[in-house]
Amino acid sequence: MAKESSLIEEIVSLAKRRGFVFQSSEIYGGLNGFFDYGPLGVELRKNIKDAWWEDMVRRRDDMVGLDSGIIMNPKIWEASGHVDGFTDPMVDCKDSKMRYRADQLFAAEVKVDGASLGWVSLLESEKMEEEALALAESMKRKTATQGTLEMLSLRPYDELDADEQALVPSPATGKVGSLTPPREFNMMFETHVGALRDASSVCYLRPETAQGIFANFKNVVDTGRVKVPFGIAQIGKAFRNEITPRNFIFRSREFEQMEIEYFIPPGEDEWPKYHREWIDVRKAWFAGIGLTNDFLGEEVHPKEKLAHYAKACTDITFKFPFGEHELEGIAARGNFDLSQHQEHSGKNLEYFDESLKSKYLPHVIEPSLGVDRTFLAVLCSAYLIDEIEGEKRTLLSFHPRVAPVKAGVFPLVKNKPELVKRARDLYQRLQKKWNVVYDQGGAIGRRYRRIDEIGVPFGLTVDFETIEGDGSITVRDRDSTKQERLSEEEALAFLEERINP
RNA sequence: GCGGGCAUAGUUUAGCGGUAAAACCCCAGCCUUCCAAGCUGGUGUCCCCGGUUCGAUCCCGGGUGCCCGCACCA
Repeated sequence: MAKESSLIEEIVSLAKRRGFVFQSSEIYGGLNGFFDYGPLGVELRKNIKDAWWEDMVRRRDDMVGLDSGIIMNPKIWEASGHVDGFTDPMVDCKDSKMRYRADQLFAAEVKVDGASLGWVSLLESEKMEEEALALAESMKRKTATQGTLEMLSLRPYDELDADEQALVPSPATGKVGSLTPPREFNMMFETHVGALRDASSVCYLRPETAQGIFANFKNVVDTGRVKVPFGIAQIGKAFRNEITPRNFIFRSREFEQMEIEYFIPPGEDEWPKYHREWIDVRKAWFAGIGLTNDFLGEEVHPKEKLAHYAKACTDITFKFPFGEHELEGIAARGNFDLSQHQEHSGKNLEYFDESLKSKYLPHVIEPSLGVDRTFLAVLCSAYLIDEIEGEKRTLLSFHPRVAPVKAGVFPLVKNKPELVKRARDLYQRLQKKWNVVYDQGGAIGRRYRRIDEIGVPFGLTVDFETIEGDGSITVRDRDSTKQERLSEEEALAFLEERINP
């Protein structure tokens, strides 16, 4: 465990040292749950997003893209259930450290002939009336009170006034005074639109990009020449006021999602095959951008833990140094979202299926993942320490497709102007196609190690053979450190093939 | 939110109630014909705000951030 936690620390430290990820607002002491991406980080993120967009949208016939706003009409979040679902007040027991949802914690005053003996508390359940009665009778016995127990009136904790809440014992310990007042855990960030700040101006920063897709479903169907089954994809920032952001960029309060809503015909025999198909497509994609296969897993949500509208949900997981966690959730959501929006907006969102000659609200498969989590998984997969001739070497073995820098271009030595000139010409040629770096400082080996640490897959070196011999250059492979001589044209084709598979 | 630990250069760490140090990295130059060679030079508000003190990076309080555990994660 200690070893594992130091691994993530090494990765975090490398990420900062080489300009991948910085803590947000660092010069002001930081801001919990927010991160900034540096020069290399922004390239890696862009490459991940581009690879996803390319593979999920452009290279498929059944997908179109969308870019909806971060702030939308707040009614969208009422329809989606986020306004209610995100505001559960929570109660903590200071002694037992248990946390309860205030609306699931019930309490009643125990009275005998009008005199109060105190309160009893318990968690919501079907049998809570009987259990509460048993607790009350036990209390009556313990205090040796004579008389008639009055009817108990169980009420949720959040509906009691503050004086009453102070009398309620913790369900865990039975002691009075250890429960905190209910506290709101509002996961949606609020803001105000317009100059006046009042209740009517409240808007939310989206907690997911998906609802922008549902809200535009009719627009896309009316204008996009799409036929079910088809999908709408979107990449964009989302915001959640997480209670406890943890694990570096794994759970942050501002993050970026890549989401697909894949619309399919209704019917219980339809969704399972599409669901399975998407799990396979997505897993293959992760492996394709260089995630270590052994670190990828699947986790099926048990039925009782599913949200009420979901038919199934399978997570694609990744074994991070701090544990195995969700990378992407692939949910079968039925037609919950479209039917909610149809109801709340009053607009007919039904799709006319020409092959079936009928109208329906399509069901949906939702593959949804975080750019930042993928970024971290790419980083963790790539981070390696090996040994070259007895020397320790740190490298990031990024797949060439996502590598922030594709190639380093070097003159073998810098005090020979012809070598420098030739290398700079090559650099400028490559620069028009890819993000590449030029470096002439120090010994060649040092420059190789330097690009290894930022995950540059190829090093191209101009030497005396290049300017005096056959014109070939040395192409050095990051992972094997093997070199081969290629003509400039061969080298370009070699790179192209590996960077854009 | 709770409990515990931590906070010194870009990184990893040393150190001290009296104007802060090493290694590596980075930048410039010299040298260098393929894997972190060498030489010279350069780069530091000891997380923030208070308090104690003649004097605080060090002691005390509060805050912020990070790590671990618990809880939470529609």
